[in-house]
Amino acid sequence: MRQKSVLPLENNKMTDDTAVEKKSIRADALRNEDALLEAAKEIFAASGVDAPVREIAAKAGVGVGTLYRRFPKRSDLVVGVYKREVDACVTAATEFRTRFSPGEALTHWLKRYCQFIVTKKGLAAALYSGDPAFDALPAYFRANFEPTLQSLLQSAAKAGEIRGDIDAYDLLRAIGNLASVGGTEGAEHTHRMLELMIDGLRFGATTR
Amino acid sequence: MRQKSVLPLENNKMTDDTAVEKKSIRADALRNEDALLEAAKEIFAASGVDAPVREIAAKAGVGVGTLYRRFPKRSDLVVGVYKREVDACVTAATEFRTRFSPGEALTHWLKRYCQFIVTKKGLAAALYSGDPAFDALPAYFRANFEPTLQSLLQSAAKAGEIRGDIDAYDLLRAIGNLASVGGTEGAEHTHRMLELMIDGLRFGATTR
DNA sequence: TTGATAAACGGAACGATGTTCCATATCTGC
DNA sequence: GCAGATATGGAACATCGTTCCGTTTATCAA
Repeated sequence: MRQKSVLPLENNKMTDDTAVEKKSIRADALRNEDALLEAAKEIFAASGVDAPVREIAAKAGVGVGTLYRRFPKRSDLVVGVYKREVDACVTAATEFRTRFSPGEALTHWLKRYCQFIVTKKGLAAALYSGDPAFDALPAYFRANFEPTLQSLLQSAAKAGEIRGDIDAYDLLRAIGNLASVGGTEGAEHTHRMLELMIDGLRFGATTR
Repeated sequence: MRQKSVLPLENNKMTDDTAVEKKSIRADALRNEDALLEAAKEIFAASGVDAPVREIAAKAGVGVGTLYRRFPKRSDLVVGVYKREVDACVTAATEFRTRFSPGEALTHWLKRYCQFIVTKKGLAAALYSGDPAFDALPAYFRANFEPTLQSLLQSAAKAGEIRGDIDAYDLLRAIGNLASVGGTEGAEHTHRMLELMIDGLRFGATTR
């Protein structure tokens, strides 16, 4: 029987690069793959993308052989983790939309997005490593985040909760730049600046 | 007796973070330090800043113990190498100035600077690694390159060989961005674009 | 349910690399 | 030239990436 680890992505859209001819993947293999991505996510956040392979395998409760079977190169793991996180962040948007008003949903999602950015130790390092394996990541980010935010912005604007002249990509970039100031207390600083931006969105909501 | 390896920096300005109380450094130690920086420079350019320590020590003709005595952390070596290269690039400017006309000196130096940028495999990776040891590098680059280029530009403009409305920092950034397109044949592309820019500088030299 | 079969697993083992340590070699000042 | 200080080299140990194969486990048909 499936257990709790199945929550993020019922459809396995990110690992089917070798799909189309495989009939079925064993259930334990699926579970392990998920456990590995979850473990890698936490360890990448804590220690960066150069964390020891053994540590990740141990946290996932599998052997290193299993890790290598699923993710032959480290970049495979990194890409898998970050795509999975992007998907989770996008999924959160639809949840926020059902539970909150358009404006509140937008606010919640921006904070969620911000958290995604801040916790990504080593993401920038990976992106600038020169390894072509990461070339597709930025496009994946934008292709998923931009429509999500676009939609949230439109809904909130239509509801009169924010102004309507904000471009989604601009806002994504701006928050990304905001959060790029690292450091221990950088998270708080980023959070304050984000609140400021959100207030800025609200300002002029009615004044068309 | 000193040998050929002493040419770049007679004054040891980049390794005196622990100075002020040391009386004298043994001559062989100085020679080894220079050999290590020279070896590391070439190996970093060829294989990136993650190249094996043993390889660098071997190329320098010393044991790893000697390397670790002088550069306890890898970042020490990286910073040492790049500061040394900045110094060499700045030194080249004064040489060009004595051997060429102001305009030619400027052209030569821009190509020299461009070569500095292009050959820096792994520099970007180091800068974005998040290691605070590299925080001072960008400032060091600008503090040395901007006045150098500024001066070259002024001389060339005063001699009527180029226009006079070019900002040194803008030009440095522009060339840096030009050269950031990596790849094997990227060097040629960068060179062509650089020639274009230089022609752009010349254009309008007399007009106004 | 059970057994055959393929799939997946785990972790020992190996090689490459980072890092330390100290007996030995070399330099410097006298 | 000598003594003491300084620096060296590379063996030795620790850590990590990666491979390999005997063992375990899931799947499915009977």
